[in-house]
Amino acid sequence: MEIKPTESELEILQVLWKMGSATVRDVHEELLKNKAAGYTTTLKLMQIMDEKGLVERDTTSKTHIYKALYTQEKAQTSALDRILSTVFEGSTSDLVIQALGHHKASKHEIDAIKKYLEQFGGK
Amino acid sequence: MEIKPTESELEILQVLWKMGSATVRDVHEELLKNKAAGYTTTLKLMQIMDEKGLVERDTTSKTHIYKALYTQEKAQTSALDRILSTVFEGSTSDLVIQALGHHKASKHEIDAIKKYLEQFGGK
DNA sequence: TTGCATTTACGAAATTTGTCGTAGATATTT
DNA sequence: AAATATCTACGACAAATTTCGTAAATGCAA
Repeated sequence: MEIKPTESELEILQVLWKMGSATVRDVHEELLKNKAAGYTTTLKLMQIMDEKGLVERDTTSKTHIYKALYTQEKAQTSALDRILSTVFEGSTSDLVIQALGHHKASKHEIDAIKKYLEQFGGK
Repeated sequence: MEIKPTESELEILQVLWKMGSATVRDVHEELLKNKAAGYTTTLKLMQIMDEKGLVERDTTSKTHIYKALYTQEKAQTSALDRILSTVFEGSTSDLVIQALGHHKASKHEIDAIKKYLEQFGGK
């Protein structure tokens, strides 16, 4: 079963990933930094995310505490899978080279990648 | 101005990228291989894409000929930008390493990447 | 030329996603 | 305790996207 967070849901997940666990209020305040939105909008979205299983919540107190169930790594893998098949024709090397070319990586990042490659690619 | 193809539009673009130029019928037949859809649905989508400037069409004959204006490379850059900021916190190296880890690249692909890295990263 | 098939144009319904208002419950303050 | 504030639940609206039916135009075949 392929669960795919919508754009708004992804914004909320980003906050949860950063904060670990948070209330609707916490998430909402964070979202406000980027764009206007009503409190109940955020609430409703998070309730739906709970139904979908993207998050879980502790409802023992009046103010519920949310945590992400859909992990950042899952989102990364899923996002890569998707763009790999939709715009890169399945070519990982094309993707990697594009990423390195258009988004200048720092020397430090490049070294990290080289190191990674040697470790398992073994010239 | 940020033009972002919808999911359905992206499916159509994929066909156009592959075929170069194509009629609505061509595209539709191709889409049918993956999922059911009505002919006029595809037609309507492609008309909208024309209005948006995602494609252009030659209307001299009765049967119009479509070409993609939104290039595959543009889609690649845009897709990378998006997931980089939404799920990779801007870290290109994380993205690259994830890509190499989860989607086993062939030896050939790995060599291509190594070559690319040396060329501009200079050991 | 008459009829049949294909295509475009266009309006409208259906779906999905995001937005918000209101009501009721629970907590906090005075 | 009363007033005030905060929170959840929920229904309904709005906007964006997708789907399709119908009509008119064009081309092809009998």
